[in-house]
Amino acid sequence: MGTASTNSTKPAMRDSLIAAAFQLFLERGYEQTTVDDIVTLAGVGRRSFFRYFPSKEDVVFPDHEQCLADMTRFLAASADSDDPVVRVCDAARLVMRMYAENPTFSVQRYRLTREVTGLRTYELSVVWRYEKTLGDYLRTRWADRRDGTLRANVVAAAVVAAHNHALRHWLRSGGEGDPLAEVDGALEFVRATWATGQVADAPAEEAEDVVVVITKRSTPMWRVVREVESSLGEG
Amino acid sequence: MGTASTNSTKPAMRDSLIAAAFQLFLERGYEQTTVDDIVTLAGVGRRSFFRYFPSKEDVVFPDHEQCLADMTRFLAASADSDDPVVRVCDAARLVMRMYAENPTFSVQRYRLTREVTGLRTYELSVVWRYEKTLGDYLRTRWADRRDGTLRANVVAAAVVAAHNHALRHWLRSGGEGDPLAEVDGALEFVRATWATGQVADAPAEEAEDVVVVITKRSTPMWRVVREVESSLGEG
DNA sequence: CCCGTGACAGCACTCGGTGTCGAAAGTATC
DNA sequence: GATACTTTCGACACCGAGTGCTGTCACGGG
Repeated sequence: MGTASTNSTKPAMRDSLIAAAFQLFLERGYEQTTVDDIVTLAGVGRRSFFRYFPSKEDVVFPDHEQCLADMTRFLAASADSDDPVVRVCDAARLVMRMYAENPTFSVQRYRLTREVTGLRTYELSVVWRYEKTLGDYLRTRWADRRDGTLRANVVAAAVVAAHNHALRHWLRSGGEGDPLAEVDGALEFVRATWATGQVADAPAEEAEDVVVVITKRSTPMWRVVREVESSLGEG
Repeated sequence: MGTASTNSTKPAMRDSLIAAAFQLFLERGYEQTTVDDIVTLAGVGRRSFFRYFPSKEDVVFPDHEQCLADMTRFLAASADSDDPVVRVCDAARLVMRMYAENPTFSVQRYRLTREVTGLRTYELSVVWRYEKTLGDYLRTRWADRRDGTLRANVVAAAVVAAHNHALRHWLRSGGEGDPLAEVDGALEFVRATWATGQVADAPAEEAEDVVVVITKRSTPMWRVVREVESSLGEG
């Protein structure tokens, strides 16, 4: 048997580097902390830091690589019967779930990325990879569709924006409340405008007023929407 | 009087640095070119490079700072009667116009940013500033609206995505065709789904078939759109 | 017991970026 | 036209991130 930590001995140094790094980042700031400071506090050699993290910024986002792989696998496991928009919304929920697993850690990291320009830029590149993954999936699903790639890019961007909207709101609140519920509300906004397929959750149809729209075929769709919305009292 | 170049003497060094940098970037690649190589070719001191460009990456995007300022001024000069979505679409056109001014330069830069990770990350941060500018504008315009900030973030992301879709397509083609027309088509896709206000350019209304839609008030808007679209033969 | 393999520390080096100082060139004032 | 002030540039020194290399130690199989 030996110690039960035999399997977790390998990432032990990685975890201690993350702990040492965040301890120093929070007490002196990111740019005021050198890699030498981190490895000295962790009691390891400088070269070992770059063995586990390709750059100093990577230690701030230690789990995004895994999450990106999870999202890729999730999308690859899709069925053709799935609504693509619903699918990418569910994929975005995976990211929110990762943030929600460690609220205090996520909030601390959020404070850092808000202040340090280099970290914000790095986070942007991570977000871009998520968006690209979603866009690639939608592109293949809409390969036959006219303007399929344009639609894929726009919807992927919209999903990411909605997700980030809910995420930042939750992080700004200090990790209070249910982030999954917030992202659901934001993604519903996207799904309501872009989903093309079957309704997943049709509420009980209660009889109500009827709206009649009469328009020419040449009228642009957005104009129809505007008329209906205003007639419904949408503000 | 003196020489007529009195006013253009100041950015002379800046331009020569850009020229020297791109010459070396194109013949040996970005990462294989050091700042010392650039200043040696330009015949100036090393310190002067960082006087004109805060980082090595900035020399690749010499005009984005100006374009961002133009966009900010353009949005600040908006009238309340303008449709916000139409306004941000026009703002996005400003960026495309900047790219279209120097097609060969834009294409060369595109090739670089595709290959070099660091440049792509830098470009992401630039795009993020554009998106933030658009989002800030929409946020103030929709301050009273329910879900105004969410809508602002999503629409800003959609506009940027549509713009980049047209831009990349034009750049991949080597700068052939009319990029302004391409971005108009892509932005029309966004405007059609998000614009809320008056029509800016109503084409001559030719009598055509009439579509009649009857629906309940409780029916979600996207379902109405789907029905109308399919009845119009949208694939 | 020996040898191969892999993880680690230490060192040296490159390169991007900054602070500082001194020289030179331009400009205003007398 | 000479002097004092200001701006601009070049040169040097320095810091920190990131990489390549070497030696060493531990482990595991022959």
